[in-house]
Amino acid sequence: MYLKLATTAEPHIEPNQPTNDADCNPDRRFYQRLNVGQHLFHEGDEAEHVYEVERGMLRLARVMENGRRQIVAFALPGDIVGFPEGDVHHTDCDAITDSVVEGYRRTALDVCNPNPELHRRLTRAALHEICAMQDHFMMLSSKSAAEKIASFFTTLADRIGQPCADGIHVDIPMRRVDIADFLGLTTETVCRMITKFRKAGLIRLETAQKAIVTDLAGLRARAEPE
Amino acid sequence: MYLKLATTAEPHIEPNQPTNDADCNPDRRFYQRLNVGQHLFHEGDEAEHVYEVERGMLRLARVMENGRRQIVAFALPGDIVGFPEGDVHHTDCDAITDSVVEGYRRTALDVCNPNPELHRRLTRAALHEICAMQDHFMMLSSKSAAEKIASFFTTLADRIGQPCADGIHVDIPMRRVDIADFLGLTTETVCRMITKFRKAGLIRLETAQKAIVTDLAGLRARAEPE
DNA sequence: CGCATCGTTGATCAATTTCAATGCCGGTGG
DNA sequence: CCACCGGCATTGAAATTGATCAACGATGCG
Repeated sequence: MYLKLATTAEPHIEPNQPTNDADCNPDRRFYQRLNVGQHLFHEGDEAEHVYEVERGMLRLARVMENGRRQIVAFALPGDIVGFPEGDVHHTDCDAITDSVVEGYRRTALDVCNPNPELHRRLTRAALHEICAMQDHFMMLSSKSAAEKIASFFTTLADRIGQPCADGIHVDIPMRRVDIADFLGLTTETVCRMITKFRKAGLIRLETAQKAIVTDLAGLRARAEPE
Repeated sequence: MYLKLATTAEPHIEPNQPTNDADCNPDRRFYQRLNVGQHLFHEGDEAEHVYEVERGMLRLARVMENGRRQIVAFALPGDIVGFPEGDVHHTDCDAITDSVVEGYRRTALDVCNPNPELHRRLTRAALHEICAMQDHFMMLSSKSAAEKIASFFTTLADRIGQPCADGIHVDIPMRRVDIADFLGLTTETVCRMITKFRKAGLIRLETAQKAIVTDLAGLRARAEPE
């Protein structure tokens, strides 16, 4: 399982450990592999790096003292995670599936040198993040449960859907409670909405983690009101 | 009214217009005055500048096609607004009270030169913004109406409260519907919660826009569950 | 095979929205 | 100067959504 995911084509993949400094290429970037459940960083950790997801899926979460939890984002390949506040990570981040991330020294965020191109890319990513989070505000505060689940599925289909015979195959590696904590619902409500869309013929479930979106347009129509 | 707000102490204050390029100081920053209701920028506008609020209060909003609106933030002095996505603003921004902002060329976000200090500050502000928005996720998705309103008031008291004889005087220049759209509630619920806290002796209203927080600790206790 | 965890469904309950009416206040024009 | 008007705030009653509580089913792992 572990080996299946790794490919020899990737340079600098270290088993679960960042490359030590001496081995770094000039930009000091490195690859890191994460198994399911492994943490990339915790809330409060000193932020040494920011990461780009190469493969897999990560979960960014915040927990309140009283235990209430908010999933801030699910990070997919191409996403950048680990933007610090001050010098500290302000979310937990762990792997939902076996994953590979590319790490950049956190200082690449602060200063142009030695790699202005990277600096620029990270800055853009941070701005993009702000915009994406504003979208999620709409999701959280002005959508019904059905709209939230419909949006969630269309987004997933758009980003990681695989066209197949009878629609779009979508892997749902996160658990129902993660979806709930991401959307501001309960697991029960998530289930009920999924069942509802299933009975309405918009999706089909092979297993709880494997769905086929059979009517993407219908799903999209339910993602927005009116 | 207009004149009352302006002070001769501020350099470069232009009446509702950015200074033209020829007049710019080396960093190309300038001051701009906004009257109540005036827009600083609209969603979709080319993002020429980012702004730091000097005085007053701004409202950042997003509107969906169907008319549902999300207040993304209320910006107070010291806050930076106008972070673009790509090269475009992705919120509307207008003044809730007469305000003054300082504008920086948007390129200060992208490149270190000519002012690395400013670039760094803006970058930090963007990262801070990401963190603040994650806090707001918690607010939107896992707090009750009472907790939301209590949090809102304590934040307001902390940021713009004026100690006075019987507590902390807090101006509430935004309308109830703005508060509602910020917190993901309806105006009616906002009113009811305010009334509830009023009857509980935590706050007092001089007018709908002027409150006195008489029991900040009590309010704080209701901002978090348990 | 049995246990633990996760997912699903049903019934009830509570919180918030919705709908409706009234109050309040500032501005405007007679 | 005062009465009216319009927008905003507030309150009440009914309706609805989603949460909670409880049980059961499925799945995977030791």
